[in-house]
Amino acid sequence: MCGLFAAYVEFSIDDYQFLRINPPMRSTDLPEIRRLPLFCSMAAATFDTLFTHAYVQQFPAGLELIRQGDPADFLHVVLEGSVELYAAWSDRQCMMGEVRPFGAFILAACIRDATYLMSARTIERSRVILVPAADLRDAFRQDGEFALSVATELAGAYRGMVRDAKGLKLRNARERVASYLLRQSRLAGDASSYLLPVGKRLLASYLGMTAENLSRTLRTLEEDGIGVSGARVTITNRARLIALVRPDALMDGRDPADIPPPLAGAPR
Amino acid sequence: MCGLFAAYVEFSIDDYQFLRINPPMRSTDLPEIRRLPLFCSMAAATFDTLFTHAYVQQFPAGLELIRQGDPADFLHVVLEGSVELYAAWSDRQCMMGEVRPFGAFILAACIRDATYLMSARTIERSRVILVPAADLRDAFRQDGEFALSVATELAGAYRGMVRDAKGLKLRNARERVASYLLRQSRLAGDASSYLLPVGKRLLASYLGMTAENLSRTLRTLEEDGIGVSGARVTITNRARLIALVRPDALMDGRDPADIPPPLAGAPR
DNA sequence: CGAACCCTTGACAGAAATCAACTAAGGTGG
DNA sequence: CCACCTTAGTTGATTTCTGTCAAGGGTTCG
Repeated sequence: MCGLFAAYVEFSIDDYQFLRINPPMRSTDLPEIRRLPLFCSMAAATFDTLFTHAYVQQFPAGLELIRQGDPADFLHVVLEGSVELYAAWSDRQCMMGEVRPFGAFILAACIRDATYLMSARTIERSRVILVPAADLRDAFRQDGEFALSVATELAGAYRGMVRDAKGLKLRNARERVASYLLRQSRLAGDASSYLLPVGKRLLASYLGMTAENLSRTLRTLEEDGIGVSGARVTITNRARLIALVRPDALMDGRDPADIPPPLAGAPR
Repeated sequence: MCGLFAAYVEFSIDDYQFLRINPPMRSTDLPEIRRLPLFCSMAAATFDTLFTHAYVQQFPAGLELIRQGDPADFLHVVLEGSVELYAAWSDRQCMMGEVRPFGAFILAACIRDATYLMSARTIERSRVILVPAADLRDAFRQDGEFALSVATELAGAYRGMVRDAKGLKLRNARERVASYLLRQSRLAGDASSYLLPVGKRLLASYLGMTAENLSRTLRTLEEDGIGVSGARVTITNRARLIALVRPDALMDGRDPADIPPPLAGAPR
């Protein structure tokens, strides 16, 4: 279903080591982190302890942050930029999800002290919080409010994966493309025109189809209310598109707790 | 991808109401429940409170327990039998998962106080614990150990769904069938012959293909070390099957915490 | 016994992957 | 500035896979 990718990682291990021993934590980072949904409810003492060994890291585009199969060492929370979650097997690979501010990833592996089921790499230059998994589990045991935040985040991740899996099984490729485009419009405030957040090759991989097939599908969707020019998507006939997509809150919606991300878009 | 199902529910709402007001809780139930992984670590007081309004229920085969879109009211834990999780959209439906003793389902919706993303119905006659979602959330806040159990269960459910989604995107239908058959053999203790746990129609739906396609695929798998006669599967050439499947612990494995299910198979 | 139901098989149509070639855009180094 | 390279995206031809429709066999159960 998913073809072979070209090499994506542009930076060597040496670059990575260099970055890690030069953590660009900013003085404004901690207060900002404190307001994130995952950390805003916990006790001040727990927060301070949790972040004694945590640090914020800036990564360039295309860097592999974690590799599937490795033991979970750090919880990652995206502050800026975007991160691709992807899976590989037997010379095939595919995008499994995208994490944007202020989402966490590999939380489940940290909680279970297990190995990663997916790899992650930056799509663009990104700032990420790294919290040691052991400290995370300690904080979880000590702070009930934090435990609730973690469970809520976990439950949200599960439900997101269920939505994706439902889309894969219940809709064909054309319907997945159309529903994705409509969803992105919703995210942009029901805009009739917007820019794709990821490249078409990645998008195809995420939607479980080949890049060629996506390209052709986008062409045929011109008859159903969609215009595409480069990364720009224009909805030319929303009623027609909706009729095709048949949007369903249980597949295309987001949980209320996830929208809006508390303080997400607010300028600091 | 998934065809229309025949009507499956054999019992009316009236039957359901009748069953609910006649809870067949047994005297041996509570001690047994107490040993389940989800409840074995919590404080005795929390356990007692949590189960004042909970009850055990016996359901006949084919009964719809929950319907997607409904608000989460009860956490369900399967004690005996098996339950199918399925999803429906626009006159299509498909099986999303199966829950056997002593797995919980719709935990995520209860934690988030959200609506169900999937429906559930019994595959066979089953006994299920029903715990009010509000009580569950209270217990979660009051008992750190229970919170940890819940988070572990949630994380496990997430990881299971990730494995399924990876299989859907990275493997084609034939590979999914072959890997499923090999996995079932593993579950049966690497048996070279075993019975399918679900009907082929359901299995096809779970694997994201039509029943006709599954039937044909099973035929062609005879060349790769699989023999099927009715519900009986025989592995005629394990080496060849493994070469085809290329098993991967990150897709075909289970988390260590899940095997063996603590006290699962042990006679009481 | 008939009525469902499950499973299978065949024929066919449609969907999607593959292979190959081509264009366009961006970056690099001279 | 340009020649060159890489990469993303597109398009066409072709094969393979998969769903759909139709029909028939076997089983269970009332």
